[in-house]
Amino acid sequence: MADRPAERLQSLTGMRDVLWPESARRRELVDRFVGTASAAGYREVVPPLLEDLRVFLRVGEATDVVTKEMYEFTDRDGTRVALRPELTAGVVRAFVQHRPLTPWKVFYTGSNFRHERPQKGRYRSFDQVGIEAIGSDDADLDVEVIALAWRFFEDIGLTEVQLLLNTLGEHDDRARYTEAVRGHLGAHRDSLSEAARTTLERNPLRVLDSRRPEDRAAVATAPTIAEFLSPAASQHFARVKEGLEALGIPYTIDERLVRGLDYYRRTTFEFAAMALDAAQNAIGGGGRYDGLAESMGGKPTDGIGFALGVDRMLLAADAESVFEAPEAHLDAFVVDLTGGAAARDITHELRAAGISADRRFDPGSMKSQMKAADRSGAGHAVIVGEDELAAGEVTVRVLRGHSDTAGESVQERVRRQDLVAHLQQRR
RNA sequence: GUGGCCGUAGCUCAGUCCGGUUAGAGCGCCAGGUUGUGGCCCUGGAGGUCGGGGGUUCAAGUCCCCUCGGUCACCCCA
Repeated sequence: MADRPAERLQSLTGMRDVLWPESARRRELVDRFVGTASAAGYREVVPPLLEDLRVFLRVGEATDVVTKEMYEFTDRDGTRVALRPELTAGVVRAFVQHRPLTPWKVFYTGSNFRHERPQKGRYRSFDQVGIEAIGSDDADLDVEVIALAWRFFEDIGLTEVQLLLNTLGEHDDRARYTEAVRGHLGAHRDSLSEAARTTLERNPLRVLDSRRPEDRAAVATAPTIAEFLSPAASQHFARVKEGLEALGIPYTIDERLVRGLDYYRRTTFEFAAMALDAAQNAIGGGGRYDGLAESMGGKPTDGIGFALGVDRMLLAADAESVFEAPEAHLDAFVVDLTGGAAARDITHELRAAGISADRRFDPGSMKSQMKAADRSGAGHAVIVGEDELAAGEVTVRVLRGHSDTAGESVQERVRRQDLVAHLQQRR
């Protein structure tokens, strides 16, 4: 067989690698979210990536997410399973399974999978951060959940975010409203786009947020949810709005806001990044899902939560020129001109003392090592030459951006055994 | 799933319309200038299956077909 170079393998469509420094931004974003959620009493839950297919079917059999976009397959033992397309279903399943004390306030971070055609801000594997609060129908909880997302956007510096708010009413309200919409759109069937006519069959409410121009007229004259709300649902919604106003969180009522998953009841909301001109400008969304726990075999339990898209928040941050990638940083970079043993030992010693340190392998000339030191973002170069080695010393040189005297280089000899203390002091 | 646009060095791109000697630039990388001192500057260098396959031709990065990938929009959604 002739030698032929192996095919260069690459990531799957819609899946990508996140390399530094972008990875550092993501890490920072997720860490900040964990801080925000924890500080409000939410505790982490880590559901599995793979679930019994039925967990997700409960999310809504009429939704594209479930019917067309799921990575599902039959496991070796014949079980029908799926990679999670979102996190709420798994979290509610966990709630039903473990019966924790309520209200169960949890946060999560992790990847989801949807087999869609990728585009800007939409990948087949995408990360979300989110929270769920299960076991209370207090409207103030709706307010807390929304406020927490709002706080988080402020924390990472996003300012051009619009909160879109709506209510879908109680289960029965939603059902009656759905029928009314079906009736109305059915009467205007001829003017609807073909896609809308298909959608109308299985999920009339979804037609309401169609972007197609042909559908606009019929949608504009469609009945609104307001007239179908029960007194209880109206009151709940009023309290949510009142709470948001009290906290100074601006919102826009959007009666067309239906959201893609079938389980939503009462409060629904979405966060739109106004700085993004891309089609995918929703950076997060959520709502109440009273009834979901019941559908998974649990007792009827109210819940509310949101999920925020990590990629889209970062795109929005780019558009607003905020939340930039942190620069590389190290306390010290060890430059060894004596063969490498000193670098090996000093680097190890510094790290053990809690001082961040790196060095160059296959070290090359001093110049090349100094360049590497500069690139590493290190505050100091710890230089070991034959002189220093013989004297039991090292040279500590202050590098760019850490020098007190602008432009002037500063360096001094330090006894080897004083190096750790010296660097700790300079930090 | 449907449609438009695009694949040339690690990155950003020129060259493709009108086929023609060793395929270029900037940035980055490496080395030297500075035999123990980074950044700035100067000089030099390495680095390319021109996405892949097939076809037309004396000759293909350039033309044709297929295919893979990317991107944007629709759909849908974070």
